[in-house]
Amino acid sequence: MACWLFKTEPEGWSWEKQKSKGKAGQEWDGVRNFQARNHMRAMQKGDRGFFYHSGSERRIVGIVEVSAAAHPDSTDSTGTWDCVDLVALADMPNPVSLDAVKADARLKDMVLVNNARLSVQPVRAAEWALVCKMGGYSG
DNA sequence: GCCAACGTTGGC
DNA sequence: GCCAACGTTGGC
Repeated sequence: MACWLFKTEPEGWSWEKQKSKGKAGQEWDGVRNFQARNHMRAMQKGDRGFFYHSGSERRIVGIVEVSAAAHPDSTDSTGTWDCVDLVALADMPNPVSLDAVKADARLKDMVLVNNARLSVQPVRAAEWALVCKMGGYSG
């Protein structure tokens, strides 16, 4: 099972809204970046992801599960863009801030640190485990 | 509100 | 196919 990170501005689409969708989940639509799209194409149903609030919050606030593999983005009419569906799994008990991630040398290679602008990112297994530990998530 | 980093676009 | 110009993102 692969692990990922999904970034969003809470003013646009927040963890609260994501949770309000319940088990029905939500298309992760609107992504218009090839790298991010290709990551979504590589995802499989059942993969896990961190849900990260950018902007003024800058912290990982929740855990999501990929509930549907990549399919055409319903907000795109050109056929170029795909997206997956996400279901909220759990709150991060103690949200993990960007500062905390940057402060830990073991996380220095995280994409979040090195390419903050990429909105859908792969997360290595060791990084996943450590961030979950930092956040008190034992899932 | 500024600016650095990065991706995309378009002219050549 | 290269590269300059531009727009956007996101951290500070």
